[in-house]
Amino acid sequence: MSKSPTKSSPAIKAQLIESQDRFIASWGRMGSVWGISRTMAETHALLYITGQPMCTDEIMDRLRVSRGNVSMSVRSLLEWAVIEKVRLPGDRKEYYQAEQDVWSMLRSIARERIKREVDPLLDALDEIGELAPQIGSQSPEDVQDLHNRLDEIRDGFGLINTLAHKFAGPRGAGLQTAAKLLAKAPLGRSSKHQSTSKRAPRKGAHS
Amino acid sequence: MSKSPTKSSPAIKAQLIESQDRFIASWGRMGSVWGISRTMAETHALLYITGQPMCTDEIMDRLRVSRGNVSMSVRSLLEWAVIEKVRLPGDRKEYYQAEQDVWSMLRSIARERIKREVDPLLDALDEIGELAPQIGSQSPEDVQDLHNRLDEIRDGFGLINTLAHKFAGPRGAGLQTAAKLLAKAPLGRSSKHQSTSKRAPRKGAHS
DNA sequence: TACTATTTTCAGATTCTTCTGAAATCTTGT
DNA sequence: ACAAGATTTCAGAAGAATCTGAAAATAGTA
Repeated sequence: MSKSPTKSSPAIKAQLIESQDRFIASWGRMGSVWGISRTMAETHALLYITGQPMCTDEIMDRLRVSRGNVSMSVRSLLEWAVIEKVRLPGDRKEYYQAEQDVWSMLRSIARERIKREVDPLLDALDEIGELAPQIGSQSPEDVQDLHNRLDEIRDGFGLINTLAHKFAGPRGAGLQTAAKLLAKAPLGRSSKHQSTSKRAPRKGAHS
Repeated sequence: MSKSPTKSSPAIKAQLIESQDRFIASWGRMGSVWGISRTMAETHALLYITGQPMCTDEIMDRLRVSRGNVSMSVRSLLEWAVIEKVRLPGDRKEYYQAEQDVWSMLRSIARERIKREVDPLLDALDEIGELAPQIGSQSPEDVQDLHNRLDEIRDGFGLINTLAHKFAGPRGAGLQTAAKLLAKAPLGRSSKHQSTSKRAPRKGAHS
């Protein structure tokens, strides 16, 4: 009787947890960069990387944060739709579980970020365009310039926004495919991080 | 002696400045959301929307911020390559001028954001993958799961990263074109903000 | 219903970021 | 080289975001 594929030695288990913690820390750091709270990102990372449904107390213990903080974070993650509630029979607690499909997760993240980073700007630009001195046949140059610049920005972000919605929208499996195509197309060269995984073939092929 | 296209009445001028200020405020708000300082974003907005080269004191006066703040902001904007230094003959001051091509500007922004938001994560993921317990023929399930999840995330961000580099890279005029094509492709529907409008149904004509 | 486990809320404490202002440094013209 | 003008730097002040903890609200069970 030797190691079975389902039982870890304590040493391996420790390494596993160490790896998870590193992932959680990295994702948390990115969270701050993305303008979401560290705990929110860490909570998501924890649920994603373990794959386990967890309750408030488990999250508190693992991340060493307060109950209130977990409550807030979990609520936001539910809004973002990157985790969901799960009920375990015979237990009164709520459990939370992360979306396990990465592309679905990335789409949710994209959707929320667009909502916060692009939509308000587009609204503002529209409003400014309306309030600005309107262009007549002989408007002063600087008024024309203003409108041109506003329009260019709006068109730029409008295009980005349209694209992003295609990617993030409900029927938005699109870009996952489109991206793969584009990524191969010879538009330019990037230096680092080109690889689509060096690690050996995945196990269960997702459909 | 009626209005010439090059001279603004005081009333128009006031409206113009009001519009610029609104744009500056909006761009500044977005700045905070994007994780750059409000002043940095506002400085950029001011230089872009006026199109004028401006010196430190002019920026200070217009935005009501300190000299040190402007100095820092301008330095970052130069690093991001969205503004450049200009020398006016017969003046000792440095003047700063915004990149006026919107797509070039958007590429610069994208480049910097990738650098801060994606690259560090990919590096971390690589490192974690190496440090984690390696997979043998009969590794415990949870170790396999860890690697699978790490790999999926890395592949997702790797693809995004490759795409983004194509867009943002030096030869990256690419996506501007590709985006337009994709935007038309029937991958899905987006709701609002679809327009690539040229200025037109701006005022009266609702609906 | 009453009782208890669980979650939510939010005022205040803490921590992190950005900004100011003045001294130090650097630049340009004579 | 010097002086006047311009820019950078950075310690501390001001401000913003995040977190805690305990009280209030809610949901589950019997």
